[in-house]
Amino acid sequence: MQKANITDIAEMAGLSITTVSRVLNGKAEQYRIGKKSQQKVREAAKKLNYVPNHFASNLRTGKSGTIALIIPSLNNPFFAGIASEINTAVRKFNYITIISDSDENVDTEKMELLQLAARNIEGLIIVPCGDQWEHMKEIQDMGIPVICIDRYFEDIDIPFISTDNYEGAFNATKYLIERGHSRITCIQGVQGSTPNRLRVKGFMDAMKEAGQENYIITGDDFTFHNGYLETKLLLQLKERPTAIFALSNTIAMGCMKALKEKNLQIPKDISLITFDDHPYLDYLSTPLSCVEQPVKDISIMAVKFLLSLIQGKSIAQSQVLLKPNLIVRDSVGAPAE
Amino acid sequence: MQKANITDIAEMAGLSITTVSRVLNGKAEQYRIGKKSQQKVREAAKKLNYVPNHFASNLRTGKSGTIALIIPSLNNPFFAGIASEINTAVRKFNYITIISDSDENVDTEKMELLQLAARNIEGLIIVPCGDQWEHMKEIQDMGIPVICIDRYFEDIDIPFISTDNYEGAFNATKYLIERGHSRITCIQGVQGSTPNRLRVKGFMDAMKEAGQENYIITGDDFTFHNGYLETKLLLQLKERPTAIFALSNTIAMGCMKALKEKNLQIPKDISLITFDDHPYLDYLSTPLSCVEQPVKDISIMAVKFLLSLIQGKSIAQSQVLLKPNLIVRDSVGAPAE
DNA sequence: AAAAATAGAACAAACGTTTGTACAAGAAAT
DNA sequence: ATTTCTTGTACAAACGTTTGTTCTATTTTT
Repeated sequence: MQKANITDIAEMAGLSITTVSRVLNGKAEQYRIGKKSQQKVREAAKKLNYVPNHFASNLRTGKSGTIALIIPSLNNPFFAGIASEINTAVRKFNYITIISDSDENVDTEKMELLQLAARNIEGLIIVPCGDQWEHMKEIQDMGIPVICIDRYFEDIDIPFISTDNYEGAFNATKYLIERGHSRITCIQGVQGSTPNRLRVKGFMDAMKEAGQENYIITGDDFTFHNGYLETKLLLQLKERPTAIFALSNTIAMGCMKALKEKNLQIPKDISLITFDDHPYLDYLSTPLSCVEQPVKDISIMAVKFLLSLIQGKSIAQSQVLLKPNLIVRDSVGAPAE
Repeated sequence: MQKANITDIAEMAGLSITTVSRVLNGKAEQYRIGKKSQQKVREAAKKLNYVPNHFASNLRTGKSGTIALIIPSLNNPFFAGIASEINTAVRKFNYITIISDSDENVDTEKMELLQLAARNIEGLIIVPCGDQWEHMKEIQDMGIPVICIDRYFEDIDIPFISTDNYEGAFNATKYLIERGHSRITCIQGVQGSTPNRLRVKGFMDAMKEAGQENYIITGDDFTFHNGYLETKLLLQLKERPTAIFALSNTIAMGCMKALKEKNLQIPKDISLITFDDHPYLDYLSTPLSCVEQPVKDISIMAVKFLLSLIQGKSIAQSQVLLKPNLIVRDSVGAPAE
């Protein structure tokens, strides 16, 4: 049984393809198609197992019913979570998502964007992986709405939804200080990225507010490897930090590996707190305290936002920061001395 | 700057759209297009920033350059890993992947398949979430190649690539037995699914071979919740098992939660081994031993396989089982008595 | 010098929709 | 008995490609 098309239905129903199309698109009333005709069309469609050809309709209408999501890595549970949420949210609007991972590589990101553009995506949600935004601006200038989530750019008019990274970092740092820590090291991610800058700023401000100048900021990537290496280096210092603030869960995992190799216990020997939550964190040797980002809210807002833009509505507020949530587990203790 | 089309290029180059199309599709030689003409076309295309309209070409050719991947849940790191691998593998062939998660729900799975069919996917890679296969057979009968990975069906002629679940379970069980365990409980997943059946069989055979009849098989779902509940129940028994074999990483996490709530230590109080590996497993309170599935190999094979089928090549062997790998960490010890 | 072969490029149909507009037939108004 | 509405439906163009076929020069052969 070959795929039936609108013409087959028209023949079976004894009507024109115009009529069929209008009935199937819910424009029957608008074009005053008779009840019996509607009935005939629907029956024929069912009988023929009709599935509309998206390509044809998209070619005609210019609407693809597709949005793209680019994230740095599906293997990172934090982004996988975002992808999952967005996927389901988008589907509710009868759109479909094409997910791409840029592998934390700006060039890959650019290439993928080009490929996606060729597929007539109607909108783009992206967690940019670098500090470049020109290619995203280009897409936007083509009339395709773009929304950044998680990571974003401050001075460009690309809408974004993210966590209030400053507040998250500030609170986490304050929490460390309140538990008595003063020698705290912050292992950061990509320095050019806004979230990283804000997290670092939150960290520094909290330290300064407490009159602590005894801090180190190091690292340069949101990766396992960066966390591992920097921690290794830290542990060489004659005066080790008593606490580490990792600016992502990947970094934190790297830390943990390095700590484990040195047989250091958390929080007995050293305290650790991180950005990003994940179910697994609760089952680690020491359940990890963290700054939880409102992933679900971000995802849902982003989708609603994007679809509004696609429908040509302008949105009231195009730059949104949602409050993070400090989850206290067992990885922060009193400073070891 | 509006999107340029083939006609714009033709005008700029002073040639017909036919010629332009042929040059751009690499059919210049075949149709003996002159070198200068080719040059002109290419220059114009570059100058106009031409991006071909996939819809139009797909409408014409019937080829969408798209394959679909349906997995039970993106939130499960095991499947996220598969998705990531497949995504990148597919991209190398200039195809694109639409990822859907069925949320472990057969009805969702069916609905998504329908939606995807309407998008003219050229092939489907699926980790089926239930024990129904009719909808997949339908797709296949429409001439769209289908490949099951991880989970599959034995008696249907849908090609599959998976782990040798029997061997994996057999070896893991044998490993437990060798460490001295005899009272072992296996917490299984969806009973109707082939991998589950084979894992259970591997478990039972290993037990029988060792002359152990003192085992329990329980559970009915590859979920966190199932693992949690079943473990809770197990711990009520007057004669607790000394080891648990969880048939998925989600189940294992549920186990761990239940064990933790009872303040039981792994492996001191009870041993645990599981199917599926994940980086996090190495950082748990007790690094978890597991049966690692060759995710990358499965993914790459599936993609190559699928693309062969799409190109109309028949494939030599359509049912492949790859060897699993037992990763020994610290979660299995001598039985507590 | 005429015929044949070759190289190079264009015509036009087709893919399956959507949609502005036109048309036909009956009902209502004159 | 005409004209004017209304109701219901169909025509045909358009979306941007691809591709089988045809056409026109130019070159080669006879």
